[in-house]
Amino acid sequence: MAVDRKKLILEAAAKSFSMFGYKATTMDQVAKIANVGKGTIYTFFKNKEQLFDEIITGLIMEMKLEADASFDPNSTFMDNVHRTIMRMLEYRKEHQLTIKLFEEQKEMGTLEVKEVINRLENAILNYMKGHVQEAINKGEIKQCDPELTSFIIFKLYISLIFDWEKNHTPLQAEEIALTVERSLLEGLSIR
Amino acid sequence: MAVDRKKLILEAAAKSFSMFGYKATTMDQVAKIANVGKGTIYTFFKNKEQLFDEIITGLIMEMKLEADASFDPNSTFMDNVHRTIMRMLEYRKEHQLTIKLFEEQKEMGTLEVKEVINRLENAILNYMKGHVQEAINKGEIKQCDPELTSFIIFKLYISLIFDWEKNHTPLQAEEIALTVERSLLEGLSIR
DNA sequence: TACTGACCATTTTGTTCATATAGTCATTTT
DNA sequence: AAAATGACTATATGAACAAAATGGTCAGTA
Repeated sequence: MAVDRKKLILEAAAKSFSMFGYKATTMDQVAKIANVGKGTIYTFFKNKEQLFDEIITGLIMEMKLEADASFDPNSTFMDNVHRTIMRMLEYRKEHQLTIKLFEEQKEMGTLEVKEVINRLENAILNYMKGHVQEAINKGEIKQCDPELTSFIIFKLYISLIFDWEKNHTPLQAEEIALTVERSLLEGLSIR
Repeated sequence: MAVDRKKLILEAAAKSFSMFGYKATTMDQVAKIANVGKGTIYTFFKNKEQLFDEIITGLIMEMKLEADASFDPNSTFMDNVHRTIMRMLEYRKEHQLTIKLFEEQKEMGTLEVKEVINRLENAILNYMKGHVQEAINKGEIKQCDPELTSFIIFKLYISLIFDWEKNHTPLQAEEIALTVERSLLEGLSIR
């Protein structure tokens, strides 16, 4: 084959979604950037949403690789959680696509974007679940429901990073680590 | 005095806000229900928002009384937190005004309603802060920042009650209590 | 056979205009 | 004189309609 048209389309769409978001990206636009007839897009993708989904699938895979890369087998469970979540946050800030998507969710509430962000969140939770289970097996943390525990850890981080600063001065990465360590890992009770 | 016009207006407004929400309540409406000329409202309240604010102030005071009433000096700190948060949830479900308000926030995103809900949340956090400080003083929980700790406890409850059920079967009150106890109070580390 | 872009049915956006509403203030009531 | 009122005004809202844009199709082309 001369050119991989599917790849061209995926790249064009990723570019356009990154620049304009989901709603403001038109299929004509994508076709033009990809140097492809509009109809061609529909030979590879059922519709706009599926095209979007495939791009997000790629994004999730890439983030998984990043997460795996930031894992340090010599660190404690909580250190790994902290480092990886902070890495994911960095990733989000470095990539135009994620920036644009969270913007669009916030100010337009586009349904498809909401769904995609939900998918991303579930991917993270699922990934964490595996590591929580591992930590339990290794005896690093006590017996607990891995799904519920991942959920709690994740929500705690989100709250500390994004919600706390709505009414207070933002917490530094180290303050966050310390707070999670003291409240969630050690617990509030007196030992 | 023959009639307390300010009280009449407050009652009328509370009724209308409860029935129709903030946006859909008109000042003409309030004047009519209160049997008062519209201009009279503006002799007691600077504008619609301030009228709304005064009603919310009353709501917060009432909730505070409910919270105080549910406090049991013989119970543990966490038991009191749990019982009181659950009581506040009940209160929210029993009062048309709070129901309507959260509805309006969700489906219309009215700015004034957002602000008011934020005020309510801050009142709760502030109230909790006092009790956290007390628990520290009594040696019930370990030394920690009362503001940050209240925030964490509150957010954890909100997550477990409202967010968990977006993708899972809702947790029962007792499961929530147990989860908070095990994760936040005791901590995830092995003792 | 793979690809294309003119075409169509729907949605979205822009515009106009009548209605509704928050807030004012001259007048009336007490 | 003080308190209360409701007609009045400037602005905001939204209904109704028209125009433009857009997702998706399919007959035709290379």
